[in-house]
Amino acid sequence: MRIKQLHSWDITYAQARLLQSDLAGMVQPQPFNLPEKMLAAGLDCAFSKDGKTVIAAVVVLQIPGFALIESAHAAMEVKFPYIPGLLSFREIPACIAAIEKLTSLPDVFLVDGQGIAHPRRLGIAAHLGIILNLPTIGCAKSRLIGEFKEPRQAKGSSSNLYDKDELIGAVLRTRKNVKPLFVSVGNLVTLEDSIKTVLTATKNFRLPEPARLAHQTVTKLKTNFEF
DNA sequence: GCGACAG
DNA sequence: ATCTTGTCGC
Repeated sequence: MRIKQLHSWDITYAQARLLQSDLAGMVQPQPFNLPEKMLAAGLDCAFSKDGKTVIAAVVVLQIPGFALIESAHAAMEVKFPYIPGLLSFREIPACIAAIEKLTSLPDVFLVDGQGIAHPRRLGIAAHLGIILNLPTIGCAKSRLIGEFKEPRQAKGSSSNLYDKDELIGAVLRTRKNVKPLFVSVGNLVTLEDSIKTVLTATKNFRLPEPARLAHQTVTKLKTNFEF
């Protein structure tokens, strides 16, 4: 699939923050009626140990069933440092390069990072969702901002994530007695549908299967960029 | 000024 | 994210 270039990636930190506030206004928390049969994509990135190369991988699975439909990856030079709140400017370019190699069109993307549970409401999942104009969900392994009460230990239980009085996401237990996932709307989905989708795409591990396989893929590919 | 801080 | 071995618990 081909992707439109919405803006430049060669910008200052101040410009990046302004751009985030601007793009955040384009996010649409709209109902996403999970199809009986859907293609769920997982996205993740890894870095060569010298910190100069980013490797992104996309894995598309059919849900239910978890059948592998296809996967693609791309590597490129790192051009932006890691700064809390500006993660998307570091990882999205490589993600787009990988997604452009796909021949199928996923119904939804599960992204490793926050959706709108972000200071300016534009975490990597939301940013990517605006660029793709497709449903995206933020699946972060830890908190960036917000307060919450620990969800119960049972699989499937969740609690709300708030920034002041604003509901920005959910803390979801995807596996019994295991650290919860921070789920938030990326684009074109509601928080409720995001939670349902994540649980539906989760098998026996903390991360939903598409994201877990994407992580597994980049971890292996990373090896080729060492020595 | 101090502490927090996705990957 | 990355650097790293074994180890405790379900």
